[in-house]
Amino acid sequence: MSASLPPFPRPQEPTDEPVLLELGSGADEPCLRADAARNRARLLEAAARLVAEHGAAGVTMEAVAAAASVGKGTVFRRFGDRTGLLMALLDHSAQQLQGALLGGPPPLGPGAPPVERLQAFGTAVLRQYVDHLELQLAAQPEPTRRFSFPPQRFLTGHVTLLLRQAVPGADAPLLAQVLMGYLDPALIHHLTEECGMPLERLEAGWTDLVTRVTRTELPR
Amino acid sequence: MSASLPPFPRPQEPTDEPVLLELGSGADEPCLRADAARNRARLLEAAARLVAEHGAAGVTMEAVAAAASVGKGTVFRRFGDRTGLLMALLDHSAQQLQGALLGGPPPLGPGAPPVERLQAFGTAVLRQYVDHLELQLAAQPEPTRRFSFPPQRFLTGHVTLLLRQAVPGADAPLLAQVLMGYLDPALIHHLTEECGMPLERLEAGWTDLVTRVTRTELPR
DNA sequence: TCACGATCCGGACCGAGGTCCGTTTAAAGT
DNA sequence: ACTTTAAACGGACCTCGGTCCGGATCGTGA
Repeated sequence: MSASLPPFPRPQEPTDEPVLLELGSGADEPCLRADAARNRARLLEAAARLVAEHGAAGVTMEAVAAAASVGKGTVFRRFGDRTGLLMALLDHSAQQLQGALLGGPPPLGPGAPPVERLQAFGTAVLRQYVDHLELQLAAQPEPTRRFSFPPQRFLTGHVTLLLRQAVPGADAPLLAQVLMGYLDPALIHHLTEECGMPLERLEAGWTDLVTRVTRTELPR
Repeated sequence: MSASLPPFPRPQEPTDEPVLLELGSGADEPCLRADAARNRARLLEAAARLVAEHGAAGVTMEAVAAAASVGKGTVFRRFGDRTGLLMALLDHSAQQLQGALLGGPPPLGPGAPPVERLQAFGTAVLRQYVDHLELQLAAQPEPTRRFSFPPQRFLTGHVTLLLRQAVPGADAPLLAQVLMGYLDPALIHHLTEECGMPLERLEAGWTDLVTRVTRTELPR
């Protein structure tokens, strides 16, 4: 196995507890060598251009390498694999969302009651995914790793926390997965593009789902 | 585009309405030529053997072809792509489940109240996926097509129907997607294998989820 | 029985992701 | 400035899914 690189240091510890502090891939960059940093920037720019010109499907690792005047190996060294490269392209907006969740103004950030924060969370994520939908889809890792990727873990952890507050008796981690499942890019794509549902309907669905799930009075 | 073959005649019409009658891929097989049928059987047998010996990852299209003493092209002609082959391996149990849902004894089949049928549905699917989990995972199509594949559409349609009866006021198709999301093989794998949750917890989670979602009294 | 056409077969071929390893180079130490 | 070394580079190479098309085969109608 090649030691690859840091961007997404495979989690390893399979806990379902929130990892609130590691901001996705934002913290411990080992400070690249000058040429490496330059090439990284070049590659991201080239990739973005390719997306704009030929869509996400046109982002071939070789094409990116060529467009950045760089060897193919360099792309893999820097980003690990295709998914890593695509995720890096989305990293900025992901960081922004994480910031808003942790320290932004209510109701997204701290300060509002948990159920309201959940409502806001859903519509925020929904909207972020709907822009960049194609990229978001293409950046999806293989099914097995989907739930282990830092961004996903962060969001799920956040929801878990809010759920614990909102509905103390429930199995929060499990319910969190349910809510996150509604926000799966592939599902959003299916509902909007293939079933033709308007975004408003999805948002209403989220609202309804959250209120149903957070009802505290148990069955009967 | 190669016309490929019937096994999964790409849906084309993006409706969210249930397609209750087409039993997955079971009905309209065009009756293969003798040699084709023989090769199909050989291929399935070979694939099953490879799964047993080397796991799903060992099921290479070339390996299957070789093990069945058949050309590679033949595999693709018959099954369309890797996913198609793997799905064919799971077809039997899928058909069985569909039969039980449509005509089996309650509470899985008709006759029980919808909420009870939903409960039974979840545990049945959960169990079916947990056996064959590796295969189920490997057979997963690329994200974009996941929701369009006949078996998935059938199950989702079934749930939609039950939800319409159980909770008339709600957006049944959307809620159905939520419930089906809980039964995503990748999620099941993550929770059981990586988080170490026992199956009982997942089943309890399903029960809880269904009761929460089907509560009719609206918020306040 | 024979001929003919639709169907099927096989494996060469292609593209893309991912790996390997000999070479180059930034940058820290002397 | 010179040495040293860990890091980065580049592109040949491998694997595997998927396509193509000339040739073999089945089954049908005469």
